[in-house]
Amino acid sequence: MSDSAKPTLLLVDGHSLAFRAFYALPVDSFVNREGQHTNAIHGFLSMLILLLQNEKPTHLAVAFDISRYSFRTREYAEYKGTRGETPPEFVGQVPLLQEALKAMNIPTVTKEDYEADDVLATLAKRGSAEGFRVSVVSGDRDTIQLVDDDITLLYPNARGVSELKRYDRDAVLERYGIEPYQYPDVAALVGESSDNLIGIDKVGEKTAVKWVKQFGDLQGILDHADEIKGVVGEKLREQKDNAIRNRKLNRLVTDVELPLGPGDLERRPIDPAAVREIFDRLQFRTLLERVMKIHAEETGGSVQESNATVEAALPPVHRLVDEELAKWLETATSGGDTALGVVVEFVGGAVSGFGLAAESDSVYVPWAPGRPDYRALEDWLASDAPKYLQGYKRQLKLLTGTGLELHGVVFDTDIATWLLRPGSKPGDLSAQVYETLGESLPQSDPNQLVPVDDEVSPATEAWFVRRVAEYLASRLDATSRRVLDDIELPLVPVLARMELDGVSVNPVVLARLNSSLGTTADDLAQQAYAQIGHEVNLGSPKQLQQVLFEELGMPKTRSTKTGYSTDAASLADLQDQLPEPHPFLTLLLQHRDATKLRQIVETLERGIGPDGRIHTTYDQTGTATGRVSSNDPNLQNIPIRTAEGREIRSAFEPTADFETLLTADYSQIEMRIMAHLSGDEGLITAFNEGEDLHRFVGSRVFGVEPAQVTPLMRTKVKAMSYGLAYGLSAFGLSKQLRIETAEAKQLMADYFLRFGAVRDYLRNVVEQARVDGYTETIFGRRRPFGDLTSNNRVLRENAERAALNAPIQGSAADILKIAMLGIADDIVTGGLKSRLLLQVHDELVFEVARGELDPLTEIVTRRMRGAADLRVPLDVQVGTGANWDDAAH
DNA sequence: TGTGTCGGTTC
DNA sequence: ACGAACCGACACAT
Repeated sequence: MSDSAKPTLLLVDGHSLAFRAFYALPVDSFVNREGQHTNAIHGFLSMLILLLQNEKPTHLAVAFDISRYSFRTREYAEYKGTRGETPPEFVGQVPLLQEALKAMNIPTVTKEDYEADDVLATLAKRGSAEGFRVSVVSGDRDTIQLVDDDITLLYPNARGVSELKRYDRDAVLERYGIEPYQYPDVAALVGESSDNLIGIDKVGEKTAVKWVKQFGDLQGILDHADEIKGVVGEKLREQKDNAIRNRKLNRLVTDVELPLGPGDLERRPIDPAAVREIFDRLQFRTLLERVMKIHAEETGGSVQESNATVEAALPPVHRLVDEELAKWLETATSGGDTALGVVVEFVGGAVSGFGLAAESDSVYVPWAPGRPDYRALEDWLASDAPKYLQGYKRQLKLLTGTGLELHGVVFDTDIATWLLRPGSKPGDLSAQVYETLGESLPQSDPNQLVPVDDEVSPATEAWFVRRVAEYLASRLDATSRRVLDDIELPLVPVLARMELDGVSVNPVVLARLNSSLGTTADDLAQQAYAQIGHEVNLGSPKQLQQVLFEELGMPKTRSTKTGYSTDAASLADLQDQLPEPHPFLTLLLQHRDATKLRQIVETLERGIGPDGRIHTTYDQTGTATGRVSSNDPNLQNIPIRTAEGREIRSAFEPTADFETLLTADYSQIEMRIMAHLSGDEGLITAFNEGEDLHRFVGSRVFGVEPAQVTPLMRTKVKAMSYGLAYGLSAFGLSKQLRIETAEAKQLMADYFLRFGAVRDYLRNVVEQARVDGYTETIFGRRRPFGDLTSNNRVLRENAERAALNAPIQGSAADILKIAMLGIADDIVTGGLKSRLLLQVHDELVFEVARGELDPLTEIVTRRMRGAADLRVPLDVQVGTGANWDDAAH
């Protein structure tokens, strides 16, 4: 029988592959709506699906361990004893995986007192005896011993389970230089740390392989142990018992008694309903499609059924206008109390219709400007009648542009999704429907010739928006709900207004900057080329590495994934190490500065709209802490540090009708929040005395009078203070201040000696978050953390720093948002024409209408100072000027 | 054309 | 190895 005609038996080690998958995939990216981690299941199943497609097994089984204990642990209690606790995120994944396998009709095999590998070994040997071509998939190296002409091992590489290396006899020979059956002899000599099997000292793979080749097997080696010279020979003779024990334990059992034989493992069709159920629960949408596709191919059926169940439940879509519409609105909202889902339909930026949906009824309303028959709808939209939306800000902006009003929005599914899981993006409606309801939003078939007819009606979308909103509302705890109602939803129209208004920039200033920076950059580049004798792309880290570390032979810097770092800090370090500064490095850094600034200028120039203004977009759901972010273009990272950078700020000007720009920012808001939250008497005094904070802190830390605090002392405590909220380490502090780690340590110790409550607070935040699973800001904004209990030190420590930062950064974000709401209110009620243009985390920028400087200043300072009632005052600095730079203080 | 890495800007 | 972001250039895969 030729190989291709043989039946193929695929045998998978469930635990070892699931565990590999667990470490290969990010834990946080795979959490279903019940909070169950699913990364191991996902990794395992996607690997299995690939195997089904590539190996096309006719027979298949997955083996699992029953417990950590087996005859091996009875024989040697320390076996696998180095393995730590199972990571909490892994817990629960194996039973779910087994459930998924069951739905896919894939047999799972276990055996009391044996390990999965023994089961695999038994099935593999029996399979090859019965004429199967066998593939064993395992992450345990011991399974190499099974490889022969009929049995192949598929072994995951370091990158995880997405790629498997195929070990047939030749591959084992090539990799290890020995026959597969000899591998356990080598392993016994070398030891296997993951199994807690200690080998012979000084014997590594090379030595072991040499001996095995020379003497045949372990027994042969031990028989000739006296002939082996040197230290290794001595060690072998001293520790031969280790090797004998290891060899006994690493021999896989090939005659385990099993209820099933290879012949019983024939592949059977999946149970589609059960598969859909469990995959839905796991929220594996893509994997579900792949499994269904394979199923369809194999059974010759179609994939059609996958959407049918959902579509059947959809309510009918009515097309209504005029009195009929008015009547429907009256009934569907029970006279105005019941919230409807609302979706605004746009074609090319213009409103073309509305989808409205109640619990079991949905309506599509076509819309065109200036027609009287939609009055009922327009009135309803402008009324306070409750509405559920998805993407409130975007739709509000478009409606405002059309001259339509929208009020009464009581829910935005984007924002709610984000409040529940601020670490990840909410996704589009389709994603939200899937994640909350586990259903598929009917979608137009991209292969359809006339896709327009097939598009899901805005009415149907509105129906889903409403259902998603109801579901999310039920999941929001009271505190998150308050953040939604009191802060986030009211903020939407404020941000929308800022985006629509935009900010005026002077194109002449930018053009002049662009040109002069361009000349400077070119000039610097030419000088840099002259230093090394040839041209090079100064913007290419790769080419720079070539020049710096090979041509110029400079000492290696911090290594990155693709080589050695060429960032500014590394280059500064290099410069310090060299006997004298290298002109190329200096020129390179200057060139970087110039091109960076020019790049920013060009981005801004590209961002100027036809109205001469830049309209950024604020992302209200883009951060994990509660801040808003700005993009396209980002106006929250316009340079300020250097004089040249500030020139860019000077291009931001008030519009002709306005008098001046006004900036208002909180000074040291994060430190003030820390003072409030920690209750540290020293810090609270510092802020209440109103003296320069860093001078005050410096005087306490260094034990001198405030007047005696030198600039250097001030710099040091300032860096320390700012670093506190970031989980700064002595190492990080030393790096930043370019001082010895020991000095940084001492500085931290001195600091905490005086401000110990701060340290206690920071520790406590992390501990509390470990218990609760989330952190909370002063106003109740929560951020979940899973990794605080991770066994992975890097993950855990990253989470700890993020957790101690979140309440501080998040509370600051809350406070500025609340101030914005108050200011927006007061501007309206005061009838002011001045307007808020920009928000930069702790700063607001306004355009001041003529004659309004005094009332606006009063409003802004009062609202910002009064945004929160803390144990320390909130200090607000205000400045005005003819441009953003001048307005800074 | 899309994606990941690096480097740099802000608060 | 200091928290939160956005973005462009480059390099490389598709």
